[in-house]
Amino acid sequence: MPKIVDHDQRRHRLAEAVWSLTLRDGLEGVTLRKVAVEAGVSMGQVQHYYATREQLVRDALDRAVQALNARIDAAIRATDSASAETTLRECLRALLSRDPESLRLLQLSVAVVGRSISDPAMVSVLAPGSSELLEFTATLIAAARQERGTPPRGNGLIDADICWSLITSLGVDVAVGQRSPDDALTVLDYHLDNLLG
Amino acid sequence: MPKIVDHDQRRHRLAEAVWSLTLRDGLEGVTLRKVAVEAGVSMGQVQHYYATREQLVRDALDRAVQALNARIDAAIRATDSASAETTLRECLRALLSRDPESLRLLQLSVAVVGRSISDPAMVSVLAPGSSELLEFTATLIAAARQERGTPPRGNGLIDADICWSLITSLGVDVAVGQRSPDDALTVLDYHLDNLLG
DNA sequence: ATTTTTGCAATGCAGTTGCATTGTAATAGA
DNA sequence: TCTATTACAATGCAACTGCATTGCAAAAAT
Repeated sequence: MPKIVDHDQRRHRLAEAVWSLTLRDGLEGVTLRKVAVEAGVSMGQVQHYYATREQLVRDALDRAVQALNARIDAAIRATDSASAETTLRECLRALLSRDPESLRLLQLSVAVVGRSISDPAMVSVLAPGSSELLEFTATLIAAARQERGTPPRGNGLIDADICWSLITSLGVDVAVGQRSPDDALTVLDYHLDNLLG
Repeated sequence: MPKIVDHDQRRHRLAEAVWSLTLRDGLEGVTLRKVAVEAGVSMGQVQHYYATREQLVRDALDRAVQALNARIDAAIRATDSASAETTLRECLRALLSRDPESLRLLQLSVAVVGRSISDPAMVSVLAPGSSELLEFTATLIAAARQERGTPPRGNGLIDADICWSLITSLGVDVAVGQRSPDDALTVLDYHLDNLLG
């Protein structure tokens, strides 16, 4: 069997093109022809890897959210041996990274949220409600409070929920340019200081 | 001069049609012809009131955000004589109203956010960053803490900022159907109880 | 009663869209 | 070497798009 190419690499290139077009022209500005030009390939190649435009867009946005989640996981693993409080801070800060690529992914995730109001299938792409992450965060919060000598309080899962909801909202503000990353970090630190006593 | 009609009423009808189409088909599914059909008017009438499709969509989304803000204001005014804590709770709860029309407006606002990542002009439509509202909320928080006999603490403006960021995030979750209104209210109440001591 | 301005309605049109179809170069297996 | 399969490339097409244009009925102003 002939001419074996790396399918995943091709799809990734196309997804990158979709990302750029989405950020520049919006999701409705993503057309097969523009994607082909942006990726520097023929339109035939786009069709070869995706049967329909909808599948193309969905896979591209899916990859964006996955990539952002991977960055959060990486942030967690990067502070593996540190204190619980450091790990907690860093993994929440991951969403507010000043790295331009993270900002891109964050903006794309916002686009996914916007689309999900009319396309329920898009909701499944979003993973912030994953209960494992919430439980892990709750564990971190409890450990960090213990490190500070603060007694346990209330419902740790809700505390974790609030943390992620807060940085999600701050992340959206940063993504649309309505809040500076520095300001967002200030708000996050303020909240964590209160939370950890 | 002849045949005077209520321009604002006509535009409102068209905006309603844009809303329905946006929630059903997404922003990219809003076409002049579909808006005309949905509103039960001719395409000529749509063109008569809006020079371009872009102006039509922008005005419709603008009206949605304005309507949602009006509901928040109404919630504040409705509890005018109540305690600060009640006013605070109710005005934050306004975003999470179980009223279907509020949910519609909330979903449309989410669509605006999604669009604003590729259309910076859309950001101006969003008003959550209005400093007056933040200051007012900070005042409410301080008053509510005093009612409870809790001493002042930290930065009231940031506390207010966190409150609005939190309900914004909860509101998005509710809008996309990833969280029930009841769950969102539970989280909000938990946060307020911690905040007010 | 006539005119003139307003508020549409209807149609036309060029451009763009997603997708189907067809053709073809390259290469792995026989 | 032959062949079958993969990976595209090129083109075609019907449907739809936003917008321009034109026509026309109703009513306020004269």
